[in-house]
Amino acid sequence: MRPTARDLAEAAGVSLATVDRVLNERPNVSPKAARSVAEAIERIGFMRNPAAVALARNKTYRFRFVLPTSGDQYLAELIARAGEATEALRADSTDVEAVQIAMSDPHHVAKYLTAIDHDTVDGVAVMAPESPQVRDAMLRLVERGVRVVQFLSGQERLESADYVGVDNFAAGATAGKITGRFLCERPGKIMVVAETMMALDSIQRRLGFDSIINAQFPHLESLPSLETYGDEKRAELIIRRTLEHNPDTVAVYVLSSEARIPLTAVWNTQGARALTVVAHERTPFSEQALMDERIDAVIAQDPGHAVRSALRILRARSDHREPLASQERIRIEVVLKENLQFD
Amino acid sequence: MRPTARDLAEAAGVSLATVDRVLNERPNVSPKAARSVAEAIERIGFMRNPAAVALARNKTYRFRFVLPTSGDQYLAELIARAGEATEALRADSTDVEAVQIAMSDPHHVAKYLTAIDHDTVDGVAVMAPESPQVRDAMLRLVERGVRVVQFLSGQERLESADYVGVDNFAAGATAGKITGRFLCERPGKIMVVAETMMALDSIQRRLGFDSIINAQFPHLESLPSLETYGDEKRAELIIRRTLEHNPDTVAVYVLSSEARIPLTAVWNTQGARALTVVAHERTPFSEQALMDERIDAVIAQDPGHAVRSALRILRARSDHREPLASQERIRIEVVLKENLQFD
DNA sequence: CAAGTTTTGAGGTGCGTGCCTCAAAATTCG
DNA sequence: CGAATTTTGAGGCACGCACCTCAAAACTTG
Repeated sequence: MRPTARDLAEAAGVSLATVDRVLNERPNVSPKAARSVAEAIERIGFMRNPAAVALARNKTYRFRFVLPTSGDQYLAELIARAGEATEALRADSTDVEAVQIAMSDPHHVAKYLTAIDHDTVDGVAVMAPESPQVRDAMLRLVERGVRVVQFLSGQERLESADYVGVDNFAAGATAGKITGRFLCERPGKIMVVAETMMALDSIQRRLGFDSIINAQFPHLESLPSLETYGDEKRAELIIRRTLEHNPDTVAVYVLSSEARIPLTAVWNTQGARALTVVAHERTPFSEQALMDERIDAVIAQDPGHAVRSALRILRARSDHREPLASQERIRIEVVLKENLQFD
Repeated sequence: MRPTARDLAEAAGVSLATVDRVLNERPNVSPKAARSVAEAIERIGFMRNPAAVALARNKTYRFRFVLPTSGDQYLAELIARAGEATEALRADSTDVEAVQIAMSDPHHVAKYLTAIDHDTVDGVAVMAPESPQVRDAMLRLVERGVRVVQFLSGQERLESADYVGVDNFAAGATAGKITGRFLCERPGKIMVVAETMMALDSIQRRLGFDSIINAQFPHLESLPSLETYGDEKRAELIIRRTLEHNPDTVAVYVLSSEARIPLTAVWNTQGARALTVVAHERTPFSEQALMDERIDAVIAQDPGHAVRSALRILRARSDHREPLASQERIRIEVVLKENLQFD
């Protein structure tokens, strides 16, 4: 039989109460007792029964996703996955909620985060653009004992928080490689479109993309990033102008998560030109466009996996456990029409 | 507070004993009582506390991976991941073991499976080539109450078992698309190498591959499949001969999980020819070859994910729960040098 | 209606741990 | 050395459910 705490007490030559003090890091334990318990744990291979712990603690975990208000299909996907997780974890005494707040003003975001209390929420996964205020607010959250995950966002990585998301430089490099190889030594220009280049993730993707294009495809030139600011009219305008000024454009790379607005603008204005198109994230829009062969490849990070990963990490941290790094790495997926599978 | 079984009994107007009978499907429950409990469950939103269930049952789950003896690096990877899972699940009263048996003789495999007993093992994940004997043995296992997962193998899908692995037709199609597009309208032949074409997964990959090549890249011709039978000498011989007879070979597609032997043979004999190379599965060999740009792309299914998925499914089935399909779909990954990330 | 059968309820124990109290023992300090 | 402090042990209750027993109640059948 698997050893219990009682067996451990016996093996360590101490009482159950002392074992309890050691296991739960309560005060008033002599170094000697602590050592003999630690030694006995190794010797008999004791492990706490997680089910019994969960039952005895009878604690409800409360986690929160803090997401932007503005967004499109990928955001909707994230919210849907968070909803799924809420359902799936209900049985495990885990409350998951997703809130949306305006991300335009860093002070507002910081204020929201600062208002989060340790006895309201055990952990938050924050998807917000880089800003000193927000970074600061997150650090203070951690100090107050709230677990924090930097979620799919282009923030400077914090030491004291976990990150869930892909390496955006590598994601951009992957997009660059696919674009370059799919273009088949055809020279020309690549139009690069973003919602905004203020976000760190956009910058990193761009750097990764350019690093590959410059090093491996010198016959290609990537144009300066266009910023749509999520505005259809503006997108249409700047994209039309860019295509007109660069008749030798052979490819489009959309490095934001939301490709619908920029690509719709491209297709409205490109005329008969056949462009190689690479975008980010699987959404109903990008899936359909892959099917129709209007997008050649999508570089994606699975939102369902991201949501579950963030929750597993928050749960592990709340239990003072180390998350399993190997399981939580989000892969950079390359999605073509051929491996576009539905459930 | 979250409703307990006691609350449920009260809400349903029955005793705790009757609630217990309904929840655990014990006999001697009148249809009327069953209905009123079911109704009360809906009404008050009752869910069993999984921790309490696990504790009360105090059951140890025993799952087993049945893997081939013969294999190379991908097999080693699978075994390593199974070992990791064993560690990770030890705390959860779940014993995971991986055994290796010779797969060459279907009768031997069938005999092994038939010897598995419900009170020794709760579930098995079987990676074995297609054969009527094995299929039959698996069916009988299910009948005896042992949960079965068809694991990463080219077997005909069973109704009564779960499958973990990618859609091999789509995986082959993805390989075909990458090969075709990376070749850039260059005409020529594609050498297709397999360990054996006896396995259903190889056949499906081949079909998927050809479907794309034929439809989208008519200037390419895929040669008949070469079978190495895992033999280095034989591989070297048939590959050399094929390359000599087909000087216009422009690409190599290795559709088995283990690419080391065939690709080493290719590189030993190809001379100065630059070939586009696509293979399956991430292994130390294929990773290194991607880094060195000797392989252009790898089509992969994550072995760690596969192992964990199989175990989650076996666990869910053992608890008479439905696994979450969305989480268990294994993605067809496209791995390039650029998105070849290490932990 | 009586005898048999099925259904129900009351109640208890145990799973392994967390958390609490209180008293006894050991240690430290002046 | 005595007093104050720290450490330890014994014991018990709770968490929510599974599983068991036994007797009472409700039905069924001849």
